[in-house]
Amino acid sequence: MDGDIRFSTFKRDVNLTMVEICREIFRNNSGGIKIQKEEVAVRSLAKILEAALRLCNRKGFASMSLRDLSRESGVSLGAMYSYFSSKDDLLRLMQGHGRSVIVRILEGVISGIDDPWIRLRRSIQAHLYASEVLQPWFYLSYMETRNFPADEFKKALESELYTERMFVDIIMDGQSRGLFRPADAELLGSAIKSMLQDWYLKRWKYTARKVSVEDYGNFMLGFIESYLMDREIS
Amino acid sequence: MDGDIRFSTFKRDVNLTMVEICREIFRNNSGGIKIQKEEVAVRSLAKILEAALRLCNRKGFASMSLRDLSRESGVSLGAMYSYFSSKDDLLRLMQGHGRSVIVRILEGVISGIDDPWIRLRRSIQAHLYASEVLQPWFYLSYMETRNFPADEFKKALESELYTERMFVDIIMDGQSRGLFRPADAELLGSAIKSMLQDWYLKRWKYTARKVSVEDYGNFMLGFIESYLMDREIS
DNA sequence: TATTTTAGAACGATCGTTCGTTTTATTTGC
DNA sequence: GCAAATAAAACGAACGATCGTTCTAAAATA
Repeated sequence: MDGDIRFSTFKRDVNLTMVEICREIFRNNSGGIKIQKEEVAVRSLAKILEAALRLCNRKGFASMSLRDLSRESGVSLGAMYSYFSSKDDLLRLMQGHGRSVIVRILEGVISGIDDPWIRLRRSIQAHLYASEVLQPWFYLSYMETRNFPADEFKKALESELYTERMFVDIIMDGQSRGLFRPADAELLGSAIKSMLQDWYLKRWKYTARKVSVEDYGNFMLGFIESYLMDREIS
Repeated sequence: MDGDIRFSTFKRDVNLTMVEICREIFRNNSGGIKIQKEEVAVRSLAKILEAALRLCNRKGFASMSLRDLSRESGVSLGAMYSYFSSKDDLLRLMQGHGRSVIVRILEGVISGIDDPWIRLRRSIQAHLYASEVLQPWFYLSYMETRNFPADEFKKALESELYTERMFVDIIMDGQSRGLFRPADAELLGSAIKSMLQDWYLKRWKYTARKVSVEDYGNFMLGFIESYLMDREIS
C-alpha cells in the first residue's frame, strides 16, 4: 500500500550492526568505560554484550553469573569490570541504548506525513521492524524491567507509555477527522502494543510457523484497519 | 449479549480461594509434602505460596531467596523444606496447579454450545476472568517459563499452544460454516492470546486507568468480532 | 620502556540445603 | 483425667558452593 515500509529497505537504512551499536554506546559512556582506545573497547564490548544478550535471553539476567558471562564472551572477569562498574551497571548499559534507537526511528518515520492511515501503517511497521532487528534488546527490556534500578525502571514504564501514546494520538487524530470509527483509542493503542510485543516475545512460535515479519505486520494492519473502518456497530 | 458470562457470577462459581487451591495442591502432592495432617499443611502452604507469589511478582523467582520467603511467609527455613524438596520443586508446586484449572474452566464453559460466535465470546471471557482471579499465578507462569526445569518448560509451551489452538479451532469452524470472514486463523488466535496476556501482565496500567475486566473483555470482543464480520476487504 | 589492558586468585557476603535440637501435638498407661 | 511417652512439626545455626567485586601481577601494546 502507499507509503508502506519494506523490511529489507528498513534494515538497510537503519544499519544497526552490533559493532555500530557498541561504538555508539562507547561514545556515550566514555565516563563509565575505563578503556581508552576505541577499537579495543568496541571489540570487547561487542563480545560482552552479544554474550550477555544471549545468556539473558536464555535464563534471565538474575540467573546469569558474571563467570558465565566471562566464559561465554571470552573476556576475563577482571577485564569486564573495565567496561562496567557493577552487574546493575551492565544492565543499564544493555538497556539504555535500545530506547533511544526506537524513539529516533519511530519519530523519523512519520514526520512530515499527514494522513492518519499512512501514519498508523508506518509507525506500526517501523516498530515491528525495529523489534525484529533488535529482538534480543527488546526481549531483555521487557522481561527484566522488574530488576532495573529504580530510575531505569521508571524510564522503562514511561517508554512503554510513550510509544503507546504515539499510536493513541494517531488514532484520535483519525477519529476527530471522521476517518476512523469512534472507539476506545486507549484500549486500541494497548492492543496494538501487545501484538507488537508478542512478535519479539514469542519468536520461537512464529519462526516455527514460518511467519515472516512482513506477514505479521500485514495481518496486524488488516486486523486494525478493519476495525477502524467498520461503521456497522455502534 | 446472549450467552455472555458476567465476571461476578464467574467468580462465585469457580470459587478459587487460596485455601481451596492449597488443599487441592496438598492432595495431589501427598508424595512430595512431608506433612501429614491436612489442616496443618494447608495452613502453612497457603502462607508459603501467598508469600512466594508476592515476592516472585515483585522481583522474580531467581532473585527471591528462601530467606526472603521465610521472612515474608513466617515459616522457618527448615519447615519450608517439609513442603518442597528444593527451590525448583517450589516452582513446580506453584506452577503446576494453574494449568489444570484453566483447562478445566475453558472446556467446561463452551461444552454443549454450538454457535461459533457464542463459543468465541465465552472462551475469551472465561480465559480473561480466570486470569483475573488467578493473576499472580498467570503472571508467574508467563515470566518464569524460562527457569522451569526441562519437563515443566515443555508443558508450559504446550499449554500456550493448547489454549491458542482452542481459539483457532473455533475460528476455523466459524469460517467453514461461512459465518466468519476468511482470514489467517492462526495469526488471529495468536493475537487473541497476546491481548489476553496483556491483561494480566500489565495490570498496573489497566488498574491506573480504571479499566475493569469486563470493559477489557468487551473491547476485545468488539475488536475481534468487527474483524470476523467484515466482508469489505479480501 | 612506559602505559594500557587483561588475567585470575582471593575476599566477604549470601545462596540453597542439611541436620541436630526444641517445641508442639497426639497417644498411651493407669 | 492426667502424666508420661511418643510422634509430628518447626526451628535456625552451620556447611559448602557460588555470588559480585576487588586487587595485584603479568601480558600486550605503543
